[in-house]
Amino acid sequence: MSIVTIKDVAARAGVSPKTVSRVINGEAHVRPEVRELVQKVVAELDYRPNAFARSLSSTRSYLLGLFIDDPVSGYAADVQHGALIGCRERSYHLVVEPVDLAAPGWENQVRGSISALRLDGAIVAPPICDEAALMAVFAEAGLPTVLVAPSVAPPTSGTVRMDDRLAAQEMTEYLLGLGHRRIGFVQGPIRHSASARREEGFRRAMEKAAVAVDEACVVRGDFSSRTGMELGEKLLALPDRPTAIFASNDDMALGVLITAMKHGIAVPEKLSVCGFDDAPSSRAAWPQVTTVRQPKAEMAAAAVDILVNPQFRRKAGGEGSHLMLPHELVLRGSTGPI
Amino acid sequence: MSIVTIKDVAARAGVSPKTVSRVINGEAHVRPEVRELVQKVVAELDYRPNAFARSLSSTRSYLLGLFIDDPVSGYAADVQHGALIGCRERSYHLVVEPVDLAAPGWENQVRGSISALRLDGAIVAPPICDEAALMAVFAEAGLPTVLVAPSVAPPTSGTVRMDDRLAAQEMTEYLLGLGHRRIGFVQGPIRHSASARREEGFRRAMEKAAVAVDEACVVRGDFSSRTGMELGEKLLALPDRPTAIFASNDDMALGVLITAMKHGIAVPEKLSVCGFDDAPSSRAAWPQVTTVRQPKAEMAAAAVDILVNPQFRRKAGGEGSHLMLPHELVLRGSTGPI
DNA sequence: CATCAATTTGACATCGATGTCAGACATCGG
DNA sequence: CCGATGTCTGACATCGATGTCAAATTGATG
Repeated sequence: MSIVTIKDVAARAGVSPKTVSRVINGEAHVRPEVRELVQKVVAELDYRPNAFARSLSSTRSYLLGLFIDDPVSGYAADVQHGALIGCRERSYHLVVEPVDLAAPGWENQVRGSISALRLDGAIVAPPICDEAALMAVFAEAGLPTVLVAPSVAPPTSGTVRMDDRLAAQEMTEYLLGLGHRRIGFVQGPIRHSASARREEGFRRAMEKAAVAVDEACVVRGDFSSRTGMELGEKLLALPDRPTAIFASNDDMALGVLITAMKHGIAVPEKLSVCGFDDAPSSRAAWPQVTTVRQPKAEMAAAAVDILVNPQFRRKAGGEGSHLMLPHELVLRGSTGPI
Repeated sequence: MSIVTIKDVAARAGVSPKTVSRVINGEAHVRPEVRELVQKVVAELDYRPNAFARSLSSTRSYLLGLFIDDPVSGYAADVQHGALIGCRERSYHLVVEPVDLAAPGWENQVRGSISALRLDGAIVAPPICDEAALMAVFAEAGLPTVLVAPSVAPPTSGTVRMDDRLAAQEMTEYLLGLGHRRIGFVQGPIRHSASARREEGFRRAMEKAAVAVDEACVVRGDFSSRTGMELGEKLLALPDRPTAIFASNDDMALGVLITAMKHGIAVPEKLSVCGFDDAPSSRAAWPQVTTVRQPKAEMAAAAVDILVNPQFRRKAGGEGSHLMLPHELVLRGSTGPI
């Protein structure tokens, strides 16, 4: 007999399938000795409930959808990893659904996944978690939704995020603490909502320390290492060049670092460089780049926690659950005292 | 009415549910006009078959499992992306299952996914596709399995891969064609099966061109950019230093490139550098690194194709389907004539 | 000990699709 | 015009679990 069903267990234990079902789902109203017996038989037969039958008859699918834009990015990979771990712990499964907002008919694709798989919830990664049209689809389907690191929190979703502003502020304070006063800042792209918050944190720290920000030292990049190199050239060519450069993400920081090397500017002796995200690129060069660890995996795992929480599920759409996870400065070799 | 079922469609079209089922699944024996009518109604009602009901009654689940070791790596992300696209085209869904071979009980985890979700097939990414114990679990479950870029092809699985040896040979020939004779080679870690094949290709090209390989110019790294930098130092300090360095992967090539910059060795004027994989890191620096594009996404998509192919599925385990996908040299700025 | 409430248990319908099989209908040759 | 063959179509059982509800059992109480 290849596949063990609930009937097999029931027969062997001498009870009804329904009782086995009760034991499996941890419901009340089963005598302790019966419960134990059933559990023993379950273990013996290595019985595993058929997820399909289960979700067909009950209202839950034990399936969460992870909706992402660009599944290839390292960011998405970390988020997914966290979600996967969260699901595993709670015996849920994760279905990854790429969403290409540029493709016509993406809305139907999404609707299709939701209704065909009867998803129990959706985790939405940036940047598409800021897409109103997508949120509308979830809301319309009444699907509990949790956004990871969104820029705004729609009323119909839970959110899990980190404090970009505060983290940038702390990083800046760390640089100031090292004695730096002329600090260059490489902004991220405008459409990325985190960019603004990071810059805000930078400025706030400078202001609090009463250090003037030289606007010539603030330049805008697009999160690519390419612009990091270009803007690095620009900043380092300044007559009174900065002693530290804070880039809004790690790729750009890497670009700055490479440029410094190219010009024989010793890091961190002559120049401190730091980034944001703790992306793989922050470890690609030597010295490795000081950065802010964004708890990507933890955020995703927390999103799973929220989604499987019955209290949250009850309020369709699941407003009201908002979590802010702690970040962490990762101090590495690319920063030092002036 | 929120959820449209097959009965609703049947009622509206004035036929039986079974006929609707036939139309949906593209079965024969339906009069053309009936078929058309049903399709019209399906579209009107925006009907989507419930995947659970479908797989409960039929023997198929329309679900494929992607088994990966480290879901965070860029490699895995590309593979997953390809698999996702392949699934989408064929209205399958993908369930990502991380496998931690270090964790006790991983075998039961895997068995659990297979039997609870009634997976239709497994795609296994490197490096765990070379794990005999894992393969044994799939074989035992009779699950059709396709390995992506394995080092060996077990008799019970299909495989999709690229020709590492040939690609490395072509890259070397390209360098030779540019006039390079002293070519450094950075080997990959021994446990990575592709490493040996890449080195083999390098040596074969050198041999064919009757250029002696200076063993002092052949050094072993571990695929990290860190060792790339260290070994770069070593190679560039050689009395008669190489005019070109071929690293077995892009991270190491990036390390070499950074080291060259640090020493003021112009790339590609004084030194050509190339890597392997077309990883993001190959684009992280400037000039961007010449490399070999490994068709990761295409391999995964091909794996899906094989898995959903009925012919393959019939032979349990699915021996006999082996695909070799074409690679591509990506010529960028880091290589040039001597 | 009878009665009633609370607890435990199982019979049966159900979720939404597909597989099986038999019946209805059309076509064709003799 | 008949029977044989082949093409459509639908009734019904089924997949494997859970929800509902009533029956059986237990325990408490007067």
